Amino acid sequence: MRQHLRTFKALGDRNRLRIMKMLEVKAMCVCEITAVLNLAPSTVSKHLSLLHEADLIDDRKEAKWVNYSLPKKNRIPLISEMLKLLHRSLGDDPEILADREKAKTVNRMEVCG
Amino acid sequence: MRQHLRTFKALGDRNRLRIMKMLEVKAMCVCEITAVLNLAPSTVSKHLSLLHEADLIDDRKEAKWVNYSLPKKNRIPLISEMLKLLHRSLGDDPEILADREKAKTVNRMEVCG
DNA sequence: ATAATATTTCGTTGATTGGCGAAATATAAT
DNA sequence: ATTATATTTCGCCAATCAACGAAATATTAT
Repeated sequence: MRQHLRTFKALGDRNRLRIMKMLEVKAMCVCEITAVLNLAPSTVSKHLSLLHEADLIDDRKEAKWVNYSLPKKNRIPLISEMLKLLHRSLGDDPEILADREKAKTVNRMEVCG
Repeated sequence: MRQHLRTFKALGDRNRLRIMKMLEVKAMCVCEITAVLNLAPSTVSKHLSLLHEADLIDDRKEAKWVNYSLPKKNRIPLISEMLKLLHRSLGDDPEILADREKAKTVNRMEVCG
């Protein structure tokens, strides 16, 4: 029950859904995601931590940055099913499409600092 | 996006998940569900209306009662997938098991009024 | 060592949400 | 018609949550 609630709550927020869908394009650091969403870094960090706690994304510290990405393979059935479902979803949503275009071109060297 | 948010928000609440899982046992009216959850009728009614707005349950007025049930077949892919996923989920959760036992024996003639 | 950059944590604020009881609505029974 | 029953709507309160900026932490570059 705990797991299900965490998962559905995590996905029940517009900006967190946007994050999940833009991570399908590529792994991204906090400041890149921040640039796409146009939110405060602290806000984005909080969203990422909620998604991470729900096992919906991986984080990996690399040098100065923390790279967030979709998990390759997930042993938790609920999570892997939700990831598959998300992968099939929202591909034609205008906001998601715009986010993804932005995500493709955003570069941490330019956008951070 | 709207649809996805409605759905995940609707399922991101403990008592609404309990309702979804007890409706797998049988269709139930508001006062029966109220008896199982031990909440105020107005609270349960609100939960049911949120689930209904998300297309996760059907309602059918019958005499004095409104029967709520899981939809037989749902044309919306997201919803039918989530219903399938839920069907496979939480079958061993103690709270859900207890709810279902209670749901089996609860009777609107005894419990209402 | 010091300064700059990336991220997280903390405290605050406004908005949303879950809960309740009272009142309104609708239907059934007397 | 009146009363009783089932449900919904409304207004309220407490709790949760998303957003922000400021401060703390960690790492890189000078």
